Amino acid sequence: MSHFGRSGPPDISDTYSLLVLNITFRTTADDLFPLFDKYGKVVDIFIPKDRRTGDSRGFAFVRYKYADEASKAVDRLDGRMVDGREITVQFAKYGPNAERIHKGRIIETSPKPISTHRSRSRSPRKRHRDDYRDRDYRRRSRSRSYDRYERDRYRGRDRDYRRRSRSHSASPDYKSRRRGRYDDERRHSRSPSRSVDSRSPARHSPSPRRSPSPKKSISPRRSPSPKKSISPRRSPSRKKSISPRRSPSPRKSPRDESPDYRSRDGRSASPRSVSPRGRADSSRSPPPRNSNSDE
DNA sequence: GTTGAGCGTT
Repeated sequence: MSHFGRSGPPDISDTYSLLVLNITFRTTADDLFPLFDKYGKVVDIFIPKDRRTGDSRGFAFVRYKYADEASKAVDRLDGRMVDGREITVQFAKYGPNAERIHKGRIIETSPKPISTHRSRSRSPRKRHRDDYRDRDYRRRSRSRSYDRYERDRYRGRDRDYRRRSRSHSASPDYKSRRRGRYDDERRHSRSPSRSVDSRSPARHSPSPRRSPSPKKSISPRRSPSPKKSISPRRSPSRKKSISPRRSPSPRKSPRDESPDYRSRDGRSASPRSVSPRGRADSSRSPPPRNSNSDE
């Protein structure tokens, strides 16, 4: 009975699924079983695993036989330290018992519903269960499993995923990604400019706006003190190649510079992103004039 | 050796 990962779900006639979050990536069902089984009859424990690596995704589903036991487990195990990690136990949204749960609260067979007066101290980041009723919390769930999975498989094959992407408008969620490690991953596969398609000729010139030598920008009449070095970016009008709003330190890569570095500079805090309104590419993306039909 | 903020399989 220690092995839960058998073929498919067991007899799920009257089971209540609990979602266990924040578990370590190495926590297995066998590790959770004794914990949850203490508070009730655990029917099954399922831990979704990554399709690629096969590792656990960091959450598990525990099926209880009775709702009251499940409720008790939620109340008792939620916020409990497991494997050095504070797990989060709550009722799952989907499952055979989903219809019996009303907004995260059990309607029947529940002597003491998940009252909100759980005096158990837990992490502050813990969100209220009531958030589920709105389902609006998904606004942040841009990718929970298939997103990164599909993207990964595409990455491994080819960049063709962009080609098919034009069939329908680009995914709005794709550009708003701000994950930590994922950001790093996609940055490699993602081109700096999406217009760098085969349609455009070799555009990657050796940086025409690349500022020559800062010393060259010295203006004879501008510098009263020849012994004093002139600030490179202080060039008045001599340098037309450089962009005035460009980063002050062209030698440093934008991603290499630390956030505090910009802060130190002063007013560089303003993001050099596109338009503040969102993605009005009108400034850099002129309307299709004549040719360049995407068909 | 690792991330994380997350709802599921035969």
